[in-house]
Amino acid sequence: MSSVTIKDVARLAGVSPSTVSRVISNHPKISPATKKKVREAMEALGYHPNIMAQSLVSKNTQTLGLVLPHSAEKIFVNPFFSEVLRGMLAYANIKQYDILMSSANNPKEEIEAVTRMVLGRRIDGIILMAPRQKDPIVEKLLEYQFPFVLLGRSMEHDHVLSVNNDNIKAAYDITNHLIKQGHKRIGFVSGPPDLVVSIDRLEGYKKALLEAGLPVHPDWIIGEDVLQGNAFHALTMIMNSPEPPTAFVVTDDVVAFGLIRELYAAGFHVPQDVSIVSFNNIVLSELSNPPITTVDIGIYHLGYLTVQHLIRKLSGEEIEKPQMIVPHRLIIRESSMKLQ
Amino acid sequence: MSSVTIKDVARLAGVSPSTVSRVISNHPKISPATKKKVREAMEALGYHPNIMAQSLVSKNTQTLGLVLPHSAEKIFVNPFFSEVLRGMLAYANIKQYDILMSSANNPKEEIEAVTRMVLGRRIDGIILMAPRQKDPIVEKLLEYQFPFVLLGRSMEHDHVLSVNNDNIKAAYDITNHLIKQGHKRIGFVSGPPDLVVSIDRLEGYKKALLEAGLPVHPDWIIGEDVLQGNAFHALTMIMNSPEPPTAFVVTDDVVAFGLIRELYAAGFHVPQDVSIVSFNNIVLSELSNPPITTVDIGIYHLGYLTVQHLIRKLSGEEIEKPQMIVPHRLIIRESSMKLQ
DNA sequence: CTGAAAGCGCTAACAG
DNA sequence: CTGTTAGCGCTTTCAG
Repeated sequence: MSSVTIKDVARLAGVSPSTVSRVISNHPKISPATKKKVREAMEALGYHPNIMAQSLVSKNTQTLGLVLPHSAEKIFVNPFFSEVLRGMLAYANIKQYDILMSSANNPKEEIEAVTRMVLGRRIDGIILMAPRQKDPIVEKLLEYQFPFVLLGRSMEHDHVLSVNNDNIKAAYDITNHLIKQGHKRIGFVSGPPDLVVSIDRLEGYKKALLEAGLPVHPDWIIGEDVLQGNAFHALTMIMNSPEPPTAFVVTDDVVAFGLIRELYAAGFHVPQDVSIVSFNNIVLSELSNPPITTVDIGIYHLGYLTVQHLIRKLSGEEIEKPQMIVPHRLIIRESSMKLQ
Repeated sequence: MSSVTIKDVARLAGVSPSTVSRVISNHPKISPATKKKVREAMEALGYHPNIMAQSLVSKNTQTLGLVLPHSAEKIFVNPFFSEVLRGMLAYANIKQYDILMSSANNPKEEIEAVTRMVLGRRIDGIILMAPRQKDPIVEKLLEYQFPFVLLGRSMEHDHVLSVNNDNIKAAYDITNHLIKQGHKRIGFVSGPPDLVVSIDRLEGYKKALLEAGLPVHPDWIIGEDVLQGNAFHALTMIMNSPEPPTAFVVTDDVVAFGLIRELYAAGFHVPQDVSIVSFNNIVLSELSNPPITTVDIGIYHLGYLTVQHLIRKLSGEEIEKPQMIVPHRLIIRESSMKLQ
């Protein structure tokens, strides 16, 4: 593993180090002849610039930080994550950026990880996933005046760069789909309550019910721990009440999988006994049994645009609209059904 | 976003920059008094070391590279990936390492990405996932003598650091499970044929059949494109032959999901008409309908140990056994059934 | 135990 | 168009 530096190249090419530096950065005023000479020398020696040294002086790292939502082990095992990451890397790759990931086990470590990356000057900008209400990391970054982008949105600051779906509308639309199918008693299975996305989806659900003159029954809004089976009890109670819901809006495909199983275990079949709709359209939602009606939110695209948005900002482009919205669409499958 | 350097701290603490440096690196011979003074100054100014500068001189980056299998878009959308990454980050986090990810769209870009990371001195070591037969990246890294670890194994080099399951044994075990259930005609759905893991699992499957005196029917070994529906045709042909398989060993849970759907579409029910077993035990395999019998390979653990193995090597520890094997276990669920 | 000095590999004025 | 010079922020001999 040779350690060939700019000096070695300079020597071989018979020029000064600065000239080599210039051909690396494609400086305009450099004669084709020397450019060629230098290129050949670089080739011959197998030269690659030391990125650390470059960054130290140029003050930029061609690296983006990605902080993983700590609490969100659940979110994280979610195929959503890999898909969004794939989109992020795709665009980063085009622009020759890499992505530096850091994890944390609790909010404190999360802040530490961010601080280390930012103040350690390891990255040029940062991507935040799954922002919360009054998110401390957002506040911190705003305080540092460090460039960042939200995959999601901030409830408090509407000038921060963000790429998001219109989750309120999405939830409104999918709930209306159920209403149009004749459902009148519709439950909701929510995500972590402090996530903005959870709040938005719940709001859209409520809005649709209210507009249709249907009841928002607090008992029918259940936590996202269904998957873990903790809410099994709550679920059977709801389903065995005199007038149980005939449909559920579920915050996430993976949770929908869990719910379908739990219902099955409790003796209820989807969609014959109860309809299920959810969000995200992960690949597996189509392969579920039954296939799940869901809102396609363009996961890959979300990741792609998030990085694009951030890199544009970093390149000093004027951002006309800081809040970017990725359109959603309903994917109707067999898990939701017309009520007779 | 202050840019406070070691000099600022030195000035405030009334010492020299080198002393500050020593405090940072916890040098033994430093008086408690000055140590305290310096610590306070760092605190007061909100000092964080510039990691680029540190790396430039110390020659290590506290960063591990992760190259994503390019072809493996399919593997990548797979929840397997997020889970293994979670394990990797968990251990990296403990040791204060970060993970730098780079993607590529083809083998050429893949090599470039590695080269850039390695020769750009951005990372101390590298993690390779899903190695192939005669993997060019492995060869390259060996040539550079750059530290790396395989999540999987190399077929050619048995001294390289690797963390893996005994996939031959795993496939052998799960196939035997079917045989014990009375199945005599057992098909196989394979992964990308150049991946070592595919080769190993196929081998284990064949071994079990041979030992049991059962036929290895070439027509029953089908490609992994079932999920995409390309193999739908092949599948119906097999299933409608006079003596169709009564069970399939499938290389991956996600593919199993797809297969179950395809079978269902073709009029065959799992497990009544045909049993399905697969590998990985992703969270969703339990939530499938029916729940899938699978081999738990300890995904999280694989990721965790892979990073541990690499970091140990980097710290100069003597590695007794370069090839680390994570045990597997069968998870019997409803998708496989005793044959009457 | 601590400071001064040199240098990691690269870039960016400033001259020529 | 190209070389010289001076750092980027940090660590590390080498003297004291």
